[in-house]
Amino acid sequence: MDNLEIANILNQIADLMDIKGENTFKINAYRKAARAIEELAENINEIYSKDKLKEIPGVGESIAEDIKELIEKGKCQRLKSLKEKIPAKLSELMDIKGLGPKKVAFLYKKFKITTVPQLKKLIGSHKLKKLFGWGEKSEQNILEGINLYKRFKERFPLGQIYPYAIALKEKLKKMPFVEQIEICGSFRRRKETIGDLDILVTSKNPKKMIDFFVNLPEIEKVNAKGATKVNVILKQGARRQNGVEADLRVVKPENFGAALHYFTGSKSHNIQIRKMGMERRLRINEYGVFKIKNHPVIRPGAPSNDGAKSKIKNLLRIGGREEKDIFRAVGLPFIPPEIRENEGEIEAAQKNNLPHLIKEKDIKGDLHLHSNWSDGENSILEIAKTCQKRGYQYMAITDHSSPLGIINGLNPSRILKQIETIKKINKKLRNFYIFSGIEVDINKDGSIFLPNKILKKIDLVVAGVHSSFRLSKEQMTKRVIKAIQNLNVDILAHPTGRLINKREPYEIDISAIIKEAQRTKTILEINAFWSRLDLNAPNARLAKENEVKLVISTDAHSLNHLNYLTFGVDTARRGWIEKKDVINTLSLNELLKFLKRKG
DNA sequence: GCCGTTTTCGGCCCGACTGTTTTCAGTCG
Repeated sequence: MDNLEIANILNQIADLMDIKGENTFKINAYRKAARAIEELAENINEIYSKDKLKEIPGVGESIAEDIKELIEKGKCQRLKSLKEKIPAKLSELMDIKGLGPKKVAFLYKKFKITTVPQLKKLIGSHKLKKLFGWGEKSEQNILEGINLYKRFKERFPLGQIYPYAIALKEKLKKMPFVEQIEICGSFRRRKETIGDLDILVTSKNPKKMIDFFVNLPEIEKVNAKGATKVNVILKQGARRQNGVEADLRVVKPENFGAALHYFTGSKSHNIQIRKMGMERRLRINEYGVFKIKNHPVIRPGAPSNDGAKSKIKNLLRIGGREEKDIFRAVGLPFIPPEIRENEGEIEAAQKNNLPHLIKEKDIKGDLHLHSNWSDGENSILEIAKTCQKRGYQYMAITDHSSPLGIINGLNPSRILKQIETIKKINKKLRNFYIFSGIEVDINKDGSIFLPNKILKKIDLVVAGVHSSFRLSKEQMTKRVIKAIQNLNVDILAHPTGRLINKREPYEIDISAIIKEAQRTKTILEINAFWSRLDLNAPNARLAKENEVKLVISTDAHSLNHLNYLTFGVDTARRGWIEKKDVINTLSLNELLKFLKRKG
């Protein structure tokens, strides 16, 4: 069982306990552990074999025991006994918007509802609305929830939603009544997938602002509308972004910083910051930082002082206009949004040891590009001119060399021809250099598709897996290790082969690959194409910790794809990557020197 | 169930909105 499977089971346990009506904090403990495991870079089976399960934050005695059972037997007693009391299918009903644990439990107890079709039928009979606490609206809302259920199952890849979100932001910026605006949430943290858009604005007239917003042509449906908050579904965009959900929140200018921090998250980062505030007798919420005055100290461990917290009225506001006010209040420097995941950034900030995250402008060239010699759309010269316009000093043309016919790969004689062509173009260009490169397939047995005598003539060899994805983990790991042991291989492309929302990463022991990359001085790629983002952020961080150099490359097949660099940089930043970790931040001369190091 | 720089018990983030109610529970983020 892998990390995701274990996390899913823990989440299911939490859902079923929720429906059963167990203690909320116990349920949250399971959800917290599930989340921690989902975000682990290391494979949980390895952690288990080292007997270090309890070192995962949020995993204690009981949950470690559950995980152990799951790994050893593929099942666990706790889930089994829950399933005996509550049908497992009920946890799926909770994915329907508007249905939480209490309603699902009620529907099951009263009507034995366990599936979506049964629920639809029940609503059709109008038995629900006659019951105490349910009405016409409840029926309608559940029905709408069912219709949206499938549509919202998947999160949207960042790159798919990005242009759409930016356009909406620019449009809102020009709206009357809008002062400051920012899209917060996972979008601002630049997660690889986005569930919805959290739009934060300041306005002197929130009511008019909201009325204006809900009438925009981009809005398909208004789900909820209040004085300061509105939830809508956006219309399909030109690029298939069907019905993204958006929350718009209006705050006063003096609250902007606090709200920005609050709505950017992540949730567990925020909880941590609030806890630190509480230790300093501060209350931190989306309206600002408040000092608690004239109030008896609540000692942890002292007899509980029921209701004491809710009676706090003497709050003195000490900040919140700017985001840094929040950090300053708890004695921290500003933490960039991309690393606000409660994955050590708060501890690093406390020690004044935050990474100086790489920036897009640090990138001096693109080292994974396809021209019309293979499956790209543009000529080498066109690409070079565009790269030069972007301010780059160099690029590498890395067309395919592959047994796969569809990508029009280069054979040795075309490679030699291309090298000559690049030499000629280089003579024409000023202050710019084109590396002759290749993206060559790693064969099933780990050998390289091209002979070494050809590879030696190429400036930059990028090797990648493009076929036989379904090997066992041992075979795949061995295959890739053998490939990077080849002294002519400079870069390992998209090391896990995943396609976001489409294809899982192939089975591979990524920490073994990272260790071997360190030993053989092979560079690992962060492929910036938004459907790949591979290495992902946790793996990039693991590579950095093992002193492996990285390259951020677009894998562009057209000029427009060069813009995807930004998503690669985002991913690197989420992985705590600094300029010095990335080879295409080097100047041309530095890079030329650097590339001689292997072999 | 987890956690602990007041550490083995007591606390665990918290506010907005909806639908139904007439003071609040449920859901969401």
